[in-house]
Amino acid sequence: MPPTNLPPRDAIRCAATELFVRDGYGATTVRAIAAAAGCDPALVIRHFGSKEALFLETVPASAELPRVLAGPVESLGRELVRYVLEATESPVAGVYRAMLSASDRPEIRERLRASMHDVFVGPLADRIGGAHPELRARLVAAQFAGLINAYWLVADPVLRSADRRAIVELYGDSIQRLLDSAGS
Amino acid sequence: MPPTNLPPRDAIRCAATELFVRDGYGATTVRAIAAAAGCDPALVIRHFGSKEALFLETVPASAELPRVLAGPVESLGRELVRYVLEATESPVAGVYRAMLSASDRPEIRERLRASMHDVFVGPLADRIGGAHPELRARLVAAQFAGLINAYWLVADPVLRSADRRAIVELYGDSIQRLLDSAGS
DNA sequence: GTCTATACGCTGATAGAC
DNA sequence: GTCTATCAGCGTATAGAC
Repeated sequence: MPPTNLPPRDAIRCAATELFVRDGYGATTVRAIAAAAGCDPALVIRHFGSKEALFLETVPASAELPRVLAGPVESLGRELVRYVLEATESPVAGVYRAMLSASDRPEIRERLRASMHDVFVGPLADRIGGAHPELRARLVAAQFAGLINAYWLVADPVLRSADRRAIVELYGDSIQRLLDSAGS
Repeated sequence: MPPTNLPPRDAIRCAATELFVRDGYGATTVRAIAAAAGCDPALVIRHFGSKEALFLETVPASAELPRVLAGPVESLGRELVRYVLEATESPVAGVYRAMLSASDRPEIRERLRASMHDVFVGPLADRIGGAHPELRARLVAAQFAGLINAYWLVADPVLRSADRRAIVELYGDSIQRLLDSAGS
C-alpha cells in the first residue's frame, strides 16, 4: 500500500495493524511499517514512542466478539466454535496470534489478559447463572483460546481437514458443559 | 551458572534450555546463552548453526506427559487439569510458553504441531473409542493447551486466585465430555 | 577440531538539522 | 513535523590462533 493521502500518523497506524496481524510482532520491523506507510522509519518512533507502544495502540482487542457473546446462552457453546472456524483469519485469529507472538513482553501479556477479561469474561460472567460464574467464564475463554490456537495458529492438519460440523458439535458441547454446569 | 566443567557443547545446551524456557525465544539472546555457558557467542553458532536450530535441539517436547495420558480414560479429564495446575512451571508450561513465543518462525510452529501430535494426539487417539477418535484427541489437546495458556502464560488472576479443586472439576469434566462423547 | 577475534548487515531507538 | 546521521545491540559469518 504505497503513498496514500492519509495523514502520516494514520497511514502508520493502518500499515502497522496490517503487518502486525499478518506477520506477528517479531517479524514486523519498524522499517517495514515505515515503508508500507510511505514515510521515514524515525517518524514511526517519533509519533508512537516505541514499536511496542505502536503495537499496543494499533492492534485492537477484537471488537466483533461481543455480538456473539450476546446470543442465547443455551447455544453459546457451538456458536463460539462456529465463530472461530468461520473467522476470515483477521477478526480474531490474526489479532490473537499477533499478541501471542509478542507475549514475551510483559506489557503485551498484560494487554492480552486485560483484553480477554474486558471483552470476554466480564460480559459472559454476567449472563450465566450458577456457582463460580466468573471462574466458569474464564475457563470458557481459555477453552475458546485453545481452539483459536490449534486451528489458526498451529493450523493443525487434523483439525483443518476435519468436518467443521463435527468440531462445532464436539467442542461446542464441551464448552456448553462449562456454561451449563450448576457448580459444586 | 558461571564456568562449569562440562564440555562447552553441553554447557551451551544446558544454558540455552534454561534461558529459552525462562525468558522465551525473543528475549533470549545468543550472547546471553554464551555468557551463561561461559564461552564465546560465536561458539554457539559454530556448534548449532543458528539460534533457531539451537532452540529446536534443546527445548524438549515435554516428556512427562505420556505418563498422565496412560492413566485410566474415565478420569483423564480431571487428571490432565491437575497435571497442568501442579506443574512447577518448568515441565509443561515453560516449554509450551517458549514455543509459543517463537511461533512466528514457521519451523518452530511446525515443531509445536508435531510435538502436540506425537506426544498427545497419537497416544490418546489410540486409547479412546467412539467416533472421530483422532479429532476428539486433538480437541482435547486444544483444550489442554488453552488451560496452560490461560494459567501459566497469561497468568490470569481469576484463575490464579481460584480454588484449584473447582478448576479441576469444572474444566476436567468439560474435557471428559470430549473423551466420553459417543459421537454423531 | 576447538576456540577467539573481529566484522558484517540488520534491528529499534536517539539527537539534531531543516 | 520531517528527514539525516548515528547509536548500541542483535544474529551470524569467517579467518586464523591453539
